[in-house]
Amino acid sequence: MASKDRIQRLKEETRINILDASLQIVKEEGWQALSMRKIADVIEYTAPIIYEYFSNKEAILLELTRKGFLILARDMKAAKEKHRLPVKQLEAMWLAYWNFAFAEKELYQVMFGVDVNCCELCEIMPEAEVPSAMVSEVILALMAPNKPTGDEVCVKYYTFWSVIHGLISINMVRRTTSDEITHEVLKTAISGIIRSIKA
Amino acid sequence: MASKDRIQRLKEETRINILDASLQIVKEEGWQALSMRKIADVIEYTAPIIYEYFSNKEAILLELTRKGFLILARDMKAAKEKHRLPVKQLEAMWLAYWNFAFAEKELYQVMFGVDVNCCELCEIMPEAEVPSAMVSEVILALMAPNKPTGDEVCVKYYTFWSVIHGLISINMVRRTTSDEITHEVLKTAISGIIRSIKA
DNA sequence: TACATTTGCTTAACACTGTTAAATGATTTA
DNA sequence: TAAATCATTTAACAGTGTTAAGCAAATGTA
Repeated sequence: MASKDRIQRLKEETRINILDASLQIVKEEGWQALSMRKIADVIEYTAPIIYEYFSNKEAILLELTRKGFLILARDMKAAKEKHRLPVKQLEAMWLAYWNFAFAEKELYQVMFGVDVNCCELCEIMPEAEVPSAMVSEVILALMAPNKPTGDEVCVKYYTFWSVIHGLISINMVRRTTSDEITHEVLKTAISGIIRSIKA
Repeated sequence: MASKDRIQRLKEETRINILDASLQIVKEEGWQALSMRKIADVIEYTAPIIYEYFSNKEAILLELTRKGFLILARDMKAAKEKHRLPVKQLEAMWLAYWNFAFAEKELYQVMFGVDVNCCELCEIMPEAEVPSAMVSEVILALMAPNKPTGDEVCVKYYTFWSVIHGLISINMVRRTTSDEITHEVLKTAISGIIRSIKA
């Protein structure tokens, strides 16, 4: 019976509706304001039916986290493919990371930090490893002449991530710093780390 | 009447008790678990009396934030005074910052990030500016020969803060990275930025 | 001392939150 | 047509921050 398929499709649709509604609420009112009943209001159901699609609120946030990592990975991949030199690739990828963080501010917040998304994230969500793997690959290519160990690549990766994530965090909670200064920090930081990688 | 004074002292004591109880709960069960009724339980009162000491829950968190900044400022000051060369002072101060973040993990979390402690923090809490002012001062001393503008000092300060705050954030949500790698990142990052300052 | 007033604190309540179980009503199956 | 399944809602529980009302003891006043 084809009606089974139709119902299946409808189910998938409301699943997506739940995620869309959640993101919409968060964009309008912030993470604090997200509640099951509000989501239900937007999708024009009552709260309990949400539990037929997600086991709990956390699962919704987790799904949005996954969505975020997929977009981030796509953006960084596109940025990488625009260049051939590893140096340029690295630059472009981190700029894409930066742009993603502010273009999808709400997703970035749930991906890193809103609440301590506790530790085992990479284990339960392989998508979360894609961006870091992609960057590490380029770093490795750049360091190849030096025959670096895995740990050495890791150090460089974390240095990159730290400075950029730190800069993003600071800019998200403090809107006080001027954009020029921020961009100056971003540019000098990236090129500084790249210099240290090549050395 | 001296009894007035005694009562005043008792009042101050329970105020401190509230803050201590809050921090204790947070240390044992995390920020999510902190509730007014739990605080009341610990101080052996009922929830409503807390509102005679703090206008709301947010105010308690804000007071803990202030406490955090005071400790941080003290630690960084002590670290600075252990050295005379600006380079060594900078190193020591950021190391003190790092150590504070993990020694007072819960305070650090409420100071930066747990929930978006929104923007106007420096305006309503002058203490929050002390550490940054202290560091900027040393950066300025270090750059003095170059006659830097305020913005140039600011760029260096934010670069420092970003990489270290980023590194801390990452280490708080991901306990996966090894301590050796983390410390390697920390050391190379600090000395790298200092090099870029002197250049 | 007797009454009035203030103080310290608690109980009760409101409007929320996430979540689960029971009830309802429509749709499909036999 | 009767039975069974499904989708959905209502009701409820335990928890949250917060406020208002009440009570009982301490204090001030006559």
